[in-house]
Amino acid sequence: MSKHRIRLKDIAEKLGITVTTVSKALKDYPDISNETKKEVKRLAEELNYQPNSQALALRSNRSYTIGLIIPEIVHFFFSNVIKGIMNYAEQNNYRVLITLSNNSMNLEKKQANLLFNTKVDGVLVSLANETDTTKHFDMFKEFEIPIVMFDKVNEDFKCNKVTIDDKQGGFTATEHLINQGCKRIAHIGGPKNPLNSVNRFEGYKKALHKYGLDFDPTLVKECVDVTLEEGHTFANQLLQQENPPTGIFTITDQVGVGVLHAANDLRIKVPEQLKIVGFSDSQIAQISQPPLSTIHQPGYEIGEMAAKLLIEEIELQDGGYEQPMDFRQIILDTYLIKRETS
Amino acid sequence: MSKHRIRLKDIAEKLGITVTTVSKALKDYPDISNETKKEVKRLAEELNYQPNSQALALRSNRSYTIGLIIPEIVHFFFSNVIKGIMNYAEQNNYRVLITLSNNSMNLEKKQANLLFNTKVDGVLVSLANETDTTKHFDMFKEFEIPIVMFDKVNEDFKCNKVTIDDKQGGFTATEHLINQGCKRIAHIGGPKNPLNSVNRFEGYKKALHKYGLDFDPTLVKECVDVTLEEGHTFANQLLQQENPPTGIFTITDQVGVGVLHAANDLRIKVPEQLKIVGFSDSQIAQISQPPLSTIHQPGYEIGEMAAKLLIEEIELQDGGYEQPMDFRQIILDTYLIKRETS
DNA sequence: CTGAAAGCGCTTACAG
DNA sequence: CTGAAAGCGCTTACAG
Repeated sequence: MSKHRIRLKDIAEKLGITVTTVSKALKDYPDISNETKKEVKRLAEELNYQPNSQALALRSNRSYTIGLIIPEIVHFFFSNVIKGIMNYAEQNNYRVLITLSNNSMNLEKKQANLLFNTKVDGVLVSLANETDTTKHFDMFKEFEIPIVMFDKVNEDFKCNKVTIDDKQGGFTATEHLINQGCKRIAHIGGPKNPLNSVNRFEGYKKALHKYGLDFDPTLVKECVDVTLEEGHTFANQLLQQENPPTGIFTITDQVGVGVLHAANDLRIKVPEQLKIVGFSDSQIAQISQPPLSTIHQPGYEIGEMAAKLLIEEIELQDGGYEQPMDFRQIILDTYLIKRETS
Repeated sequence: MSKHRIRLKDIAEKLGITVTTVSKALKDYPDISNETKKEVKRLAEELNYQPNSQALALRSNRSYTIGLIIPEIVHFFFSNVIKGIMNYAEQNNYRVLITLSNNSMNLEKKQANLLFNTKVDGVLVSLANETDTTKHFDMFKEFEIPIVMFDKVNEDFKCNKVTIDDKQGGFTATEHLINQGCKRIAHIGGPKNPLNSVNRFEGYKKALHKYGLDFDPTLVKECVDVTLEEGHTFANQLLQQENPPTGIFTITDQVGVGVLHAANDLRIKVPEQLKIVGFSDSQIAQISQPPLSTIHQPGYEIGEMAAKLLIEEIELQDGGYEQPMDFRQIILDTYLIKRETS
């Protein structure tokens, strides 16, 4: 037989008082004698009493649990985000229930339902690449369950959001290549659906324009899976065309390393003949040889901030706040990390 | 005002029957008329009724939630493990509550308490490197909450375990270097505490012994933090000694890539003059140039298997099984991935 | 100062 | 075939 957990009842019986009194004593109600409080607390301590969290949740309609839906976990950026979320949540006594969408909208829907039924106090979500509607999140709004979107967000959904300025990041990367003397700069970008790719591309074009360089569509490639292999393939094409680029800005570090490999194959010297800037500052950017210049994307801080906004909203609401909320979009700074490919 | 969730009571009122009947109808009790069942189910469907999971948990003492304590999340191997756990758990309708020990025993204790108080149905843990006692897990055994350890396990704690055969892995790596013609083989290992390092080192010695090569302590280095930088530094020392090694087996891929960098600096050709084998098959092993030979460590499968053992134990116990359990240790296979450094 | 009662949303043994 | 009652572990308005 397993022992059972200590309940208020156990303490009450040992002390010959009622459960009501024990409960109030532990919560320092003013109408309980100091004598009783002392005894109760002593015994609770001795027996290592811990309130039953399910009973608490049932009664108070609060679970101190937040739900997370993330597109992918084996991923440097997202695992940093998760770490930021977990640390912040933990410091504020929230637990985190984590679910995966695997970048599938269907799975994302399923996970949203699961979290809804689990009665989490709030939801943190980064949308799947596939996701093109947010209907499956409407129920959270209807039931006033706070929701915060981060990184991959939907423009039309009304809620707090935490992102980086992808356009600014793309601009910075491209401007840096220009400053390093590149005149023909290519971009290997991502698919149109997650907004991030589009914005990075916009930043690229903005920098070209600002510095009076022509935009040349033959210097732009669009990845489907955003892999190292695609970077390799597209770089091969770009570098073997008639008037090859001398700088390439890539949508991710993965793709950037693919470019590096292609340059190696073709005996093109980096950074002398070709300069490369990636995006994300993931581990592989540090480890590649030569180490890849990149745009730092503050994953940990995004996670922290998203958790912070969510928990603030939960607690505001719990305090009975009824005004319609003014939703904010927090945009965190990126910055260039110059390493040896530029 | 937020809507409230549909309860049995709401269905009962609309149908003019009692909560009891609704509950039984939904669960297909044989003593309810088909007529009633049909109506109840129809309405439940229409209103999208979902039972309150907290109430269920309170009543049944089952939360369908498993807790996870993991040393680190920004980590290729562990994030694969987590993914395996999550996918398996989800397929079996369990949720996963994830916590981080940051490789600190104190934090691990705190997380264990948290999970205990949250009343998870079972616990999955990979020990912090620091951890040298398992007293903080005894409460789970006392209360018959199943616990499964994986990867970093404690030999003395009685529970199901899932690991790889680190000794075999170390043996395979070293044997491969021998087969590739290396006569002097160095090992850059890890600290003594996580058993894994010790075992990989044992495997290394076993291979040397089997093939009649002398064990030379000057060819063995011990990392503290197991970083790329340490690999770099130790390789520098090894490669500049009088009689340098022609093969190096490293405790991780990180360290292996550090060795690669050192060889580059010293203009030592890999694999011609120096062969390197890492361990883990992490992403950086694929991406380094040349790509690193390594031992594949099946993270995803470890996670799946650990979740499987845990959930089986939970359900066995829930079925009222009272025999003392025969605990198993599942050892998953590793295998060599030969790439271009050997 | 203490305690009896009701209630959070369920399930199930028991009565009719 | 249906329902009243008790109970899971708590909290809190109310009575004494």
